[in-house]
Amino acid sequence: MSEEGYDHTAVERRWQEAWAEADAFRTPDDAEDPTYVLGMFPYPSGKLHMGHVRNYTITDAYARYRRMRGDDVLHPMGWDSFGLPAENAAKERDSDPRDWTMDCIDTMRGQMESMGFGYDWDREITTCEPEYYRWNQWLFRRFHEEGLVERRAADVNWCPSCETVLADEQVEGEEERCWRCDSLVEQRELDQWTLGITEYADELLSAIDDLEGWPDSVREMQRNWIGKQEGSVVEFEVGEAPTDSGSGDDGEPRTFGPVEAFTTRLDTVFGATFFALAPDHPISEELAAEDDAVHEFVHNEADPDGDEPNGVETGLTATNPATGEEVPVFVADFVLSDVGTGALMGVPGHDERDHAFARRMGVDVVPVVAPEPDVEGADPEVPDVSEGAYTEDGVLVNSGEYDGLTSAEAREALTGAIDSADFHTQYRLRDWLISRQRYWGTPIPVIHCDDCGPVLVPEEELPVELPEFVNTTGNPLDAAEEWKHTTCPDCGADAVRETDTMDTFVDSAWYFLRYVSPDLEEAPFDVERADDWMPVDQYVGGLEHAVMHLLYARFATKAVSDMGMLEHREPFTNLLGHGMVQLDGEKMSKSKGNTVSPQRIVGEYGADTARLFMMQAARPDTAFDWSEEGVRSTHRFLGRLAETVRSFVDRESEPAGDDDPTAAYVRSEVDAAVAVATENFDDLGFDLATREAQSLVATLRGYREYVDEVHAPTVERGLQVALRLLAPVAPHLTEELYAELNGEDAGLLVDAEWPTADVDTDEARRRRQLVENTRDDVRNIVDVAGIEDPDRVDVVVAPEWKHEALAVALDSDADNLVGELMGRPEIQRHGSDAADYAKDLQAEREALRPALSPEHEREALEAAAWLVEREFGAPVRVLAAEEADDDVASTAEPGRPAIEIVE
RNA sequence: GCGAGGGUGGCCGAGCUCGGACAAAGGCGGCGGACUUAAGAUCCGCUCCCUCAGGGGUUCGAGGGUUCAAAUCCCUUCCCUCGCACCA
Repeated sequence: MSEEGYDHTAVERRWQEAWAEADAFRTPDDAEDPTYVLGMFPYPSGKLHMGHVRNYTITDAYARYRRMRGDDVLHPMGWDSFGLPAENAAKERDSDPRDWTMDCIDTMRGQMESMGFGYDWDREITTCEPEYYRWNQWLFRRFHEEGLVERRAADVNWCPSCETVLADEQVEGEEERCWRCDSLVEQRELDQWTLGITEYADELLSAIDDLEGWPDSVREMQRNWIGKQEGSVVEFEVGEAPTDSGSGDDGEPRTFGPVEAFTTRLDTVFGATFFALAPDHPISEELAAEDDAVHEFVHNEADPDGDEPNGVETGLTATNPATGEEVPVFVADFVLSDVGTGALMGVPGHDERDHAFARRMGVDVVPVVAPEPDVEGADPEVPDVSEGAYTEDGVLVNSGEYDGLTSAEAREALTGAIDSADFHTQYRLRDWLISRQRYWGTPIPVIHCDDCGPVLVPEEELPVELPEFVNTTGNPLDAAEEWKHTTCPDCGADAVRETDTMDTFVDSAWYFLRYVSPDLEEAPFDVERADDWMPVDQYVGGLEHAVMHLLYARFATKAVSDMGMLEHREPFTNLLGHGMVQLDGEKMSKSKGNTVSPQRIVGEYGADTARLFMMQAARPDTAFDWSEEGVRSTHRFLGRLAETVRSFVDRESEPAGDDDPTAAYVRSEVDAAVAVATENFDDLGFDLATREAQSLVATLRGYREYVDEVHAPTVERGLQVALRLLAPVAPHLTEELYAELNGEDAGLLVDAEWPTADVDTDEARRRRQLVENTRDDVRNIVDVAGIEDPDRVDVVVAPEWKHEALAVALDSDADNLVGELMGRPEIQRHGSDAADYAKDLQAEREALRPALSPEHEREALEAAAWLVEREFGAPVRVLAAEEADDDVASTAEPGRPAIEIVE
């Protein structure tokens, strides 16, 4: 192992125990407003994977950083432990979902501990425990009281493989596949429980604007999902055509009454030349029962997923409420029953899809909106819509008294003028269907009574606990006869329990509130403390939950807030979606077989290496490739860090190095590192922060190698800083080295104070820039001039008056800068040099930037002189302008010293 | 199709919010040097082209424009990724 390694296993275990002993991550209940750092709690699938490691390293590093900054920190962990995999696993091995889940939790908790994640385990929550899920049931009751729970018969998404229904959010893609198992989702009609998320649609949408700490992508996805559309509803009278008694019987033509359609383009109603119904619209179904062609279409031809808009003529007509004309009615497969009202007015002139359909079915195409004329007052030119629709807004034509109005005006006017029309806002968002026909979830606390209907289980009888698991093909709750049969809470008659369980997203919709008071027995959470501690300051998780979990959590928070239980209306102030861990550009996944096991990495290199490698590899929100080479390199760095600290601690006698300019350079680099890394930690830029810390260690090592004797206080401070800057990311080794450096009595590094540095980061950057530029210039000269072996390098700082001139120039708004400068005696007295420099300044005027002060510039250069000496093996003199030859000094400018290299 | 985010030197990736220090941070890879018996590790440089003292030229998907000045602002266009999608 030698310098390369250290006994990470022993070191890591030692400090994990020490932290536990010291209760280092405990958040006391009386904490006032701790910084709440939270990673999305995992489903306990059995083993930690790299995605987990990345996620939880980010939260842990940030939590540790905030703690060192002096904050109280709340950093809890729990288990999203209900769900189908446990049930499937139990079926496979003929055991119990609970046992399997608890085993997984134990394993994963152990792995988290071995990663050194600092959680307040006293706040651990496990959603599959009655102590947790009773509050799902309790909240279900409260939601019910608020009128947010409904039971309705509905066509639902049914996953045949999972044997359960799915929420809309859980159906993915055009083909409609199950989010979990990828099976094709079917439709079934079932009585299901829903939560009234649509009541909050408007607020869920508008409040997105204020979620400034969230990624734009997530905000946009939520906006799209909610899908607010403002428009109008309007009715069309539908019936058999008056001139043709389609049934052949005598008597009046049948009417089907008014049928409502939703449109965002009521301005085009004069061009509505047909009307279309969804195949499963009640009228379609009625017609299908008596008309073979419609029946054939509805049951066999309709292809809602196809590209072509298909339809069948019904023989009915609808009355266009604007023109009074009778237009044909179709049953068409592009009309979807769950969009709008399941019926639409077709305007082929101004909608591409309607246009395609109309051409296919031979329906008239009438343009009623024209592009707004360029010239005010000119007559609009009616667009040619024979080949394609004109879909933009414009001004109305062929629309009777509405001609000339803009589209927006016409929508307003027509909605007012048409009796049956009204403004209407519709959403794509549906109520949240939470019924699942599965065992391993929260039982929905309802009892079905023949007389009373569905009755809520009274509060005092909660929780309704799951019965013993039975391995059966259907829903095990249905098979649990003894559990299922009970009596009605209202009338006492024989009754049966609801056998559906809740969607597991219910568990995660409010779990962040439970951490506040995980053991509370009277309520789901302590209201006062939640007011103090919420919202979560920094939430971190995968963006696969951009819509589902994050939307449900926002909904639950708002609903709970409206119940008077919380004063906050949003759960997560800042959201970070961490990027993927990839291998050769591909997502790691079990199915691809390209996973890297965190356990192996921890065993081989240690948790610190794994953590530091991941954090330095990329910004936390971007994907990055796992690289074994990178891991080794990180591991070597930690070895060097250890060696650097230990060789300092083990020094035989106090080094006699002076506090010379070189030491001053090191000190300024220490300060710069503190300033820069702190900034980076603040905005989760762990890659930049750790890089800064690593380069500080390199500086310290370079210093140690260059001088015979280091200035001990300077190196000591450098090491103290380096350990602290790395502590959040590589906590074990830094803790070990901290103890070695400071002795056993110094306390723990987790509790140590974050270092401060009294430097301005801009100033530090300017200083680094000056040094770097100067070194570059020296190299350039040596190279270009072909200097083999320099004897001496003189670096000459610009004279005071040039700095003054620059300052004046920066400040001046005079037209003639040269005049202004030369008007100043202290500048003017430098004669033609002054005039030349003034001209330079004038020429560069717009691009001038402030430089370091002459003293700072000189200090910085003197401090960095050793770098040049080391590189070129020649002594370096840093001179004031007055100390150098005039012809050399004259080329010096602020920020750009003159350089003279003597061979 | 709609929406969002991107396209930077061999690769990865900063910078682009507030145009000037940008030939453009950092890392990786490659090259040279120090150390070493050697390798490894470590350390110091180089890595668009030209250059006789710090200079010049051509670059930031493509094409225009604004400006004294653009990787950075505006317009057009191409390509990539991700969401949503026969949404009325």
